[in-house]
Amino acid sequence: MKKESSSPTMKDVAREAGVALGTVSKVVNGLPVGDSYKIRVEDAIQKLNYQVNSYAKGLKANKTYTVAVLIPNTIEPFFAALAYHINLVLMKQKYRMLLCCTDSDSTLEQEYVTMAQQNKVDGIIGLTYNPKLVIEENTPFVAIDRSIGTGIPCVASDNFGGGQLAAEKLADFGCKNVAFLRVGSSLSNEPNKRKAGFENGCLSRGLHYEMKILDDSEPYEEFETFLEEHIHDGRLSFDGIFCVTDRLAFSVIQTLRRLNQRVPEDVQVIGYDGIRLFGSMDYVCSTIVQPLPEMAEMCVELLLRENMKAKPPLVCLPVTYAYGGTTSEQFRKSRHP
Amino acid sequence: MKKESSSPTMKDVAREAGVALGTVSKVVNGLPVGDSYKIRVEDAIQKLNYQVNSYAKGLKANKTYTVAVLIPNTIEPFFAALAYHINLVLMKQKYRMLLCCTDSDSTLEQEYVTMAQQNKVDGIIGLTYNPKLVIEENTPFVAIDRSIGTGIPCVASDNFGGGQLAAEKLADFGCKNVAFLRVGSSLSNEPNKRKAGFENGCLSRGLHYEMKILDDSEPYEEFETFLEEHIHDGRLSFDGIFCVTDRLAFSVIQTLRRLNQRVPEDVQVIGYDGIRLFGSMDYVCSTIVQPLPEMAEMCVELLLRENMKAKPPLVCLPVTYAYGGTTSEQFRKSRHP
DNA sequence: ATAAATACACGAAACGTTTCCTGAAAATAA
DNA sequence: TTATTTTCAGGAAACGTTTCGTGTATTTAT
Repeated sequence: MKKESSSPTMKDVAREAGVALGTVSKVVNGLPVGDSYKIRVEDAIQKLNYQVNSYAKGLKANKTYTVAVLIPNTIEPFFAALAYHINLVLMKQKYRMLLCCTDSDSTLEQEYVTMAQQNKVDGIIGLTYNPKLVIEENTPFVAIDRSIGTGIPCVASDNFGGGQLAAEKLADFGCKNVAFLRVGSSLSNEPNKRKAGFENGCLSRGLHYEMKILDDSEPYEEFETFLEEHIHDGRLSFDGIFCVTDRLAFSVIQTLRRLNQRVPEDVQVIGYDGIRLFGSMDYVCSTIVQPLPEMAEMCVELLLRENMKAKPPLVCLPVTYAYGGTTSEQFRKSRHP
Repeated sequence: MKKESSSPTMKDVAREAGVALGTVSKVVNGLPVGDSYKIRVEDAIQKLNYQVNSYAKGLKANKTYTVAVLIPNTIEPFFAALAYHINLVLMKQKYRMLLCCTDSDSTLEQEYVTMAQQNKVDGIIGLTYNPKLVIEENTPFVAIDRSIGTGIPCVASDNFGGGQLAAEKLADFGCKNVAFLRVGSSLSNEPNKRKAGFENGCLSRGLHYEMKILDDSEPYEEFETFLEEHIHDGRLSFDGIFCVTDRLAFSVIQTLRRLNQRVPEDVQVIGYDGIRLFGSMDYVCSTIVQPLPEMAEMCVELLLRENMKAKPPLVCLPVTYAYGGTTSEQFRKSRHP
């Protein structure tokens, strides 16, 4: 009886079982040990309710089975879903998730990266827009959804293909005159690809299109003004709209209804991401679905891959279209019965 | 040059600066040290890009500045918002968040608690429905939203008061005939309080009310059946509905619209939680708002409070009503101009 | 029955910190 | 100038593991 309150250590277990320290370590780690010893140690562990101290373990092993995940927040459904799927994959591999919400603040992001390194996490998965993030080279880093260049691998959905798919769907559903709506810095690569893919799709299907791109500082209300300007005699000149995210689509749909435009009868709307409110219910809108489970799987796989050099700079995973009530699919139905 | 790849240690810094190990430690921890030494050490830290190894630190200090947060998932907005606010508070106090998604699986919950103890987190904040969770007494634990009894402090919103407030609001807005809808185990204390408060409010305001409570295993569709049974000649016999969560309210509102009932003209709906989709936009429905920032603050405060014995068993924080488009407030407006 | 080979528990050293005791140098008092 | 006190850097010990060289006990071969 030396220290009443603190937890028992291997030394205590060894004393209780009447064996050497190293023997306890072997039993705990499943290494071969004589049966009689093993039983005695296991009994002692039971009796003392021993639990390994993972700090001591981490100190020796320099490996922690912890991965830091950097996302802006958990409030926006897309980020929340991302965290959820990454957590599932990590859990399956017996890893833990240190969740870091950055609010897209680059100072905070840098702080978290430093912290993660101090905490000796085994790697970092980050969704960040900050291209001048300094990352120690001994900490593996995988970017998700947004590439941050400089030799850091990135896992994203096929943004170009997704944009193209949106255009094709709108064409399939009978649209002639469409718009692309977007918020956020034009420096972000991935949204640019959505735009490029959409343009490409519009051109190849002969759709007339317009673009409206807002800076982060401008309020969503600007879209209302934009749309209002395109209403003549109560009719909107667009019959299809592709929004860069479901979040934006959600807001635009409300705006359209406020402007007495029916969705999808007067104007069809497609978003991007594949958000389902409350997790298990319908899609917010018709949308291009990002393959989150596969993206999470790929991130973790890349992150923990032994051969550091064999990491591709960009992995694009295929997207799919999903109906969410804001498109009219009669055209498709008649074409593909 | 001994180990090329691994990070520099305090010993390396001490050698570089030509001082003792303990001196480096003091500089790193801001303890008083002679100026000339301090400068030399700081230069060496810069030069070697030294970072403390928090595993060694944790091993000595038995303190980690990490808190485990157990929630079912990050997909449902309420849990996501909770995690977000807890993270904010922890961050402010220089703590990190180890996020554990349990899917409400009691085996997983127990695993995470054990893991958290091994990881020597400084405490656990848990949203769990599992009353037979085994928690080591040297790990502080605070329950949030749901009490799990057995001497573990719990931070929740004023569920009874919230239920009552919902009844009062419905009465204020002219309802005569209301319903309470709920899913989930009737063993959960907090939802029971919402129900009790609502009943109490109905009685004191002379509202006629009915209850429909579903087990977790029964699908939401049962509510549709229930509501359909209360429609005669196209008119629903309820003019007000209180749903135990916004999530349920969201679903019920869709059902009502499907049944050709207008919300709020024919029937008003109030939810509970205060969910805002996409973080910063409107409420999903008129709702009783849980004070998440205050709840998070209180959780962390209790968790880290020195005097373990001075923890109250239950902290109820006040709720507020918020308009979210599914109530008609004319009555109130005329009464309180 | 003896010698050689094998198996395996033992226990010390090391991981990178913090802390505390020691002792030398500086400052004060006589 | 010498004696006493104060200050503060130095360095060893400890935290709880893992790992590896050592030595004893058992097995196999002769």
